[in-house]
Amino acid sequence: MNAPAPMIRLTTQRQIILEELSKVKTHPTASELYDMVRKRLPRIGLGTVYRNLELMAESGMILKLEVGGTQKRFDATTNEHYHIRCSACGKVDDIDVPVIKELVAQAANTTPYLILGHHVEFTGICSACQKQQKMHQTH
Amino acid sequence: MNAPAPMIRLTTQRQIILEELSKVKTHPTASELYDMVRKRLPRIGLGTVYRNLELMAESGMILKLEVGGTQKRFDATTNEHYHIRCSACGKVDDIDVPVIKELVAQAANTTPYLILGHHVEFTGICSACQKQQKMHQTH
DNA sequence: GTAGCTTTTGATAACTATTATTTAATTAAA
DNA sequence: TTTAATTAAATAATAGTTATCAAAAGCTAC
Repeated sequence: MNAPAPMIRLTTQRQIILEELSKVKTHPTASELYDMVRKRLPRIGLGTVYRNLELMAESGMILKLEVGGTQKRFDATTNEHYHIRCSACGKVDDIDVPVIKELVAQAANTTPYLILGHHVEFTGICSACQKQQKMHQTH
Repeated sequence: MNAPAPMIRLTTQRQIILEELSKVKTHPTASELYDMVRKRLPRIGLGTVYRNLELMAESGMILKLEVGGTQKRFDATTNEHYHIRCSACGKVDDIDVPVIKELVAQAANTTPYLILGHHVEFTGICSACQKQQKMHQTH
């Protein structure tokens, strides 16, 4: 039904991008990843990082997160899970709340859309930002 | 605890932006809204639309949606509900699935974040895009 | 191996969405 | 009604991402 899975060659750049993304539990933006990768591959271009993240997401190797905020974020873990985003600093973490499989079926009953999936995103303040806020309060 | 609610004057521009946003069930982007408003207020600037959407969101009159996709979207209905976004055209609609209040409590148990809220976003293909896809299949 | 083709890269330019700045117009208030 | 504050429109600036292109790297068939 979909286009035939386009084979993607694992170049040095792609491998290192993938390795660095897999190392972290957070969900870095393209430019955060660029900084991480550059430590091992100083001459890599930002465009290469963007291009390959996009390609790897298309081929299903990684996940492009459709979360709020201004920047796109990427995730090496492709099994379903939910996220929480810090309203203060924008950081995104996994959250260990069980995935609600019934939601999709429920939704299918009330919409003409052909449903493909769902995602739950919590918003909150991360520990680091909570500390900072407390410091600013006690002037 | 928060900053004192900053009074916001209801100028002609603001009123019309609010009216146009209230008219539609979809959740327009700033520039979609700009086009709608311009029919009634041809000399309004795009910046004015952005500025006032931001202000109205801050003052709680409307909702700024933190959904996926590249553009921000706005919603005149401020009571809690979930959304569905078309993967093909990016359109966002309300979806009539009951809000799961327990989710926030559940999440609070498993994360150091101070939880502020949550949102469920479904992805799918809207009716219009489904029709288009069918047309392209029958070559 | 190496000539010829394809893919990918790095550098850079272009683009899209949004925010900031500035000057003028409106509005409220004294 | 002058005076100060708010807001608007026009425009410039910025952030994040995508597109373009020449050069480099990787294959494939001799």
